[in-house]
Amino acid sequence: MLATAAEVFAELGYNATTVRTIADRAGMLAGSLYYHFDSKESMADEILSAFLTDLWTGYQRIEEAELGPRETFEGLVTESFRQMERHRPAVVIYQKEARRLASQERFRYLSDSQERFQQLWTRTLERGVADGSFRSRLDVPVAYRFVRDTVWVAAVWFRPWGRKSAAEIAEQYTSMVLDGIATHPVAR
Amino acid sequence: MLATAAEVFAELGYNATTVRTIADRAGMLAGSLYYHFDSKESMADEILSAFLTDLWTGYQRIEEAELGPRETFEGLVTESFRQMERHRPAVVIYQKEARRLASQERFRYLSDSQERFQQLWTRTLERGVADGSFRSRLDVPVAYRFVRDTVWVAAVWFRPWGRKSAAEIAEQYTSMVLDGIATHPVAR
Amino acid sequence: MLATAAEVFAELGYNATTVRTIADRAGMLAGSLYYHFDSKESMADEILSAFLTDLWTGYQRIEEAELGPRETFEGLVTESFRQMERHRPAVVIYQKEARRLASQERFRYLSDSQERFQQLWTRTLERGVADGSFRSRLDVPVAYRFVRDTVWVAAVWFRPWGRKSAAEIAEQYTSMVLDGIATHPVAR
Amino acid sequence: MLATAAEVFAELGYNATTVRTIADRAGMLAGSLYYHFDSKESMADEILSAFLTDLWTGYQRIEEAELGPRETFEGLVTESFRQMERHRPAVVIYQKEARRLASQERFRYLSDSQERFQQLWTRTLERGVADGSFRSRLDVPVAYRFVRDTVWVAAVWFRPWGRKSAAEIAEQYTSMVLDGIATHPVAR
DNA sequence: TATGAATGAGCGTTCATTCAT
DNA sequence: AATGAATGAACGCTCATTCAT
Repeated sequence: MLATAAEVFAELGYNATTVRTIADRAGMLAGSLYYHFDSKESMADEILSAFLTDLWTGYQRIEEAELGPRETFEGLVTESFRQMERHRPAVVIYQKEARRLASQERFRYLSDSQERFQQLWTRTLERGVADGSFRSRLDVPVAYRFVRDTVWVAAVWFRPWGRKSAAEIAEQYTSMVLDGIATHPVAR
Repeated sequence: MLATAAEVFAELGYNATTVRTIADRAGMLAGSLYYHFDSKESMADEILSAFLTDLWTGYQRIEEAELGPRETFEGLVTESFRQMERHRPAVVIYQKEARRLASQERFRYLSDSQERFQQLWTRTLERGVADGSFRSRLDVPVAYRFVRDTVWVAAVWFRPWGRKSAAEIAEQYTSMVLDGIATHPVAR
Repeated sequence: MLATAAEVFAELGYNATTVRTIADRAGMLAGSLYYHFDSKESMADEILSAFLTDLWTGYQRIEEAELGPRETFEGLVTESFRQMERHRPAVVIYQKEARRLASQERFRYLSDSQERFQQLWTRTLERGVADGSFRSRLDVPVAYRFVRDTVWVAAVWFRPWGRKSAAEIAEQYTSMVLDGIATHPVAR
Repeated sequence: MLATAAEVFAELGYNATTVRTIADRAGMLAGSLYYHFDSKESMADEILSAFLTDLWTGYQRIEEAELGPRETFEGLVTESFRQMERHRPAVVIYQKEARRLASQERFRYLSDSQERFQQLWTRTLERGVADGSFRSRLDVPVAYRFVRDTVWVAAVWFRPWGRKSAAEIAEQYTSMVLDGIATHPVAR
């Protein structure tokens, strides 16, 4: 039922989704949802926190592996797509609604996650610049945003049941971001 | 006043924005807005169509210049960031709401634009693959989505009044997407 | 301009008529009407009181002529249709809105007129019953309503500029009401 | 609850009636009405279509009886007053609002009914003229309007719970319209 | 005289939520 | 567990009215 709610939120947007719509799809009446959930907000809460918990569990494994910057980079992107496969609707909701929701105390963990995310990526990029894996003239704050958006925005069109698996997409993304789409790029 | 509405839409989302909020910010009462606009929807309409008109005017100049694929690519990205500078809130609205709005007849031009956009980019990428500017093994549909999202999603955090100009950001983006962020990339 | 207002009120109904519509038809903006009138209500007021003044002037001439009941009857019906010719929109408004408006102090004269009207007709009918002009078993209160409605409701479809003049219609109505539409009626 | 709405519509007019007034009278809040009805308009719809359905069921019985013109006339008037007894508020609404509502597709059946009504009465009057039951010089279109309005407008003052039953009023109306209110009428 | 811009009350409607059953 | 009926706050919008120009 939470899965149903997540799909509807992802499809229509949180605000545009009525509890009636969720209830319809779950085969019950709007009032009946309240036996299972405190509120519409708490549905979003459960959906998002389940996703972020899984995501950080995955990320932690990578951090603990203490790989080089490029391998960490690849690991993080791959893990992100893997989670997108499991939690696609949650990712879409996160993408669209996190900013708005984060202003509420109850969704504080969204901002916290955002911050951890930024630190993790920034550290990885900086390590890469330091050890020569990444370009020396890389503007890390801009590159961070670039990578972050680039990965997550894919959730909007990515369909795990489509022709390409998460791993394939991840591989393509990694290659594009790391090596670019042009030929003969000059090392800088 | 349209600018005010655009900012609020971008900040809170179209659905979450009430006409009272817009009116507050514009220093008037909700009813007064209706002297200037037919409806909330028509505000979004004017905002989005003004943006898309300007955008396509810019793109057309680039198309007509008949540049090589790489230069066209750079031109399109640069033009996109330039328009983002003028129409930042409109871009955010487009980003978040286009899918939902496009289902209405009045916003048909959103889908039309989307399609033109896809053709323009796809053609450019294919030309680049054909003439060797871009990697031969490039998955064009995936790369198209990658570039499209990557550029526009920047509107969410991009602030023209920030430290970096649109041209600077565009240059960094182009370089990241074309040449990658890693060093010594292998040509494929 | 009052004529314009009257036409619109008659056509659309008082409530459904906006001052904007009246202003449009008068070739000005809504606000400009207020240079000429205190309020929408006062327009209705002027329209209705002008009509009733004329009507009672006409009726008074008939009363003063001291005719027999049948001739009085004919005179009142004819005068009513004559006024309908001059004040058609006002009659329609009266017909549709009098009941609602009459509850307001400012429209007290509507109820007053209604009452005078009832007395005038009732007296005429009773005189006719007394002197044998009208049927002895006539239920005067019911007949009063019958005649009253019968005459005024015609304003809704009556068009002075149509094929039939007010005098012709009045003649037909009088004959129908007095003598009936059937043949060989039995005197009672 | 539909009955409550009908009474308020009849009393105040459709436009002047607010859903809050209806809700007040029904002992609930405005929003609660929408659990039972789609819209204010659909309330009017249900009220009017229920009335017209009953009315035409009654009329059909009379048509199928294949009576003479005078008996058909009496039957139709009597049936009309009978329906007025059951659907008085609906009749008032019909009387006042049909013209305005009929312009909407959803109320198309109002115009349809109007037309059937006209045909039915016109046919009856013409049959009466043809077989000598009604006056040979009768202006059928005018007489039709006369009868139509005369009957239905009674709904405004008619109270079934008053001193007179629908059947009594119908009998008086029939006699007035067929035979007139004057004595010694000349057959024409 | 007329305009343009605004006001503010109120309208029909929606929707998350409650609660007795 | 679920329903059916209701609540009440808020929403987009309308409109009679005001008023400086």
